[in-house]
Amino acid sequence: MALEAAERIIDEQGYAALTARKVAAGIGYTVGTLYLVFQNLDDLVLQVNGRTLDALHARLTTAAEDCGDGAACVLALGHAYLAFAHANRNRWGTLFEHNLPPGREVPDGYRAKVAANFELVEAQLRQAAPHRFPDEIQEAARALWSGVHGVCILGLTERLGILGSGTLETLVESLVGNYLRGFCGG
Amino acid sequence: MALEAAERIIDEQGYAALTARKVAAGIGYTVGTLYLVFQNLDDLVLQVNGRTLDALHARLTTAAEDCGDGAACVLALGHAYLAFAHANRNRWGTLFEHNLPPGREVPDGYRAKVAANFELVEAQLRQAAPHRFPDEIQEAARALWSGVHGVCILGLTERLGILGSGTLETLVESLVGNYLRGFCGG
DNA sequence: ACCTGAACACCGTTCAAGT
DNA sequence: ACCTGAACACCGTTCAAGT
Repeated sequence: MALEAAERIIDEQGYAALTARKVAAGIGYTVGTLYLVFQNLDDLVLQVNGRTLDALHARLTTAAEDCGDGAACVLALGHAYLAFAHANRNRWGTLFEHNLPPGREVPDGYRAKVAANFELVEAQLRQAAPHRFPDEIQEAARALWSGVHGVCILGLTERLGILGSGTLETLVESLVGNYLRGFCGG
Repeated sequence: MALEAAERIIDEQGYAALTARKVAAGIGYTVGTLYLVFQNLDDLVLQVNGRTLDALHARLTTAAEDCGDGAACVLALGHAYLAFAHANRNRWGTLFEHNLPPGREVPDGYRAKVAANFELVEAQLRQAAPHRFPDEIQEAARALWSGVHGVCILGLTERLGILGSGTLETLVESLVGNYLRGFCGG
């Protein structure tokens, strides 16, 4: 499968090194053949990213089991996201390094996968703050997701002047912990 | 100046469209000439990004004047960052879309510019939470900066299913407000 | 029906040669 | 001293031609 060859290249060399010719060589074919299966490279990457989102969803789902009360589960989701990003550095990075060309829209199936991941956070937030209205829950999920994502992206691309990922764990805890203290208490 | 030509291309067409030949044409020279002035394209982009960081620092500095107490100033910084990213969409995006090739290290001057921006947040946090230790201040600055950055990046690349930037403003408020309630109160 | 291989219009980078 | 222009080894994408 071409997608697996692409994932191997991404894992080993990063998204920037992904090339139609390399993918073709990885499955023992010629470049032209790729274009019989995929519209273009963007299409291929979109499918790789879809698989990454599925894998993330699976990891987050197991992280949300047996984690105690709602607040602890939200924190567990944050840690799980960081762990996933760290363990699958390049594949996770591809989710954000790949930009669609100006005209193209994100396909609906892709949107749905993103929404499914969001939903996991919202479900735990409802438990953590049962007195909040649905739109407040949605806003908090977006804020927390963005915040944890920001820690991952700045941390893993070494833009915080932080080395290991141990300190990133404490940053996630700080962010989620203080936010929830404000959100659940307020 | 080649840097200005590069910035014009980035502003108009985005970082992905930046090309050595386009920059050269923009200043009325041939490709080869660029390589007499810059080591390579990465070097050029790094210098563009340095200028962007300077411009951001200037905007954040003015935002931190006349903003009331510390907590209000931290929020003002968050809003200013979002406003800068929104107003200079492509130039800000280049800060993060540009990845150094595997071997290269970020130059010290660049690191210093990043640190200067961080320092602005830490200064306001010290005012907002005078009872906190320096390493707690530093951690909070990193968490908040990452969080606000996450809102910007997910919001401006349309990965939150949010349209205008009005809603992003409220997300920044939610993130900073709730975090500070936890951080200053705790 | 499936795949190739060469072509096209691009890249970043280098460097002899021109003025 | 400064710049050019052609070259090299790559890109993504297309498509006649082969089997």
